[in-house]
Amino acid sequence: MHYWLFKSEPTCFSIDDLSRQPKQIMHWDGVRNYQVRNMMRDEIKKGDHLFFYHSSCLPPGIVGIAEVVKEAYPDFTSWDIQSDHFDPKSTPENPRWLMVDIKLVKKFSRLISLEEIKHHSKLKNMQVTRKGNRLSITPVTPAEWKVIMEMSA
DNA sequence: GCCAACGTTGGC
DNA sequence: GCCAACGTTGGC
Repeated sequence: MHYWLFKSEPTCFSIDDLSRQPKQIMHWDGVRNYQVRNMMRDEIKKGDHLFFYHSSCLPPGIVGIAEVVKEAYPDFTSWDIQSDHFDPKSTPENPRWLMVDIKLVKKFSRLISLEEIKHHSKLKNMQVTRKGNRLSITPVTPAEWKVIMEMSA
């Protein structure tokens, strides 16, 4: 099992939005970056766990955990002309973009802020702390997972 | 709103 | 295949 960190802007889709979905499951659509798409295609498996991270808000940070319940399949918003994520080069016959389904596991009782993560000696190297890291999904090591789980308790 | 980082595009 | 221009992300 692998661990990940998924970023979302809470004004767009927050952990509370996830908790209100039927069965608390949502498809993770809108990825339009090849590195992230390939990660979903090749590495993100059913049963993997992820930190749900709120970005572009104050304060940014980890707000809970979710689980992958469906592996990569075509992102149907890519050929929906109404969608903000419409891509004319992607079609149902030849889909260019992928998504996975995630299910809420738990919302943390408090937010673990980026500030806190940056200052923790064991989390300093987490990809999310690095300047210019703009990937919406990044891998998390088991050691990092454990530390954050302890902080959230 | 600013700006750094960096991916993508397109002319050559 | 290079690289400048441009767009997007996301912290601050």
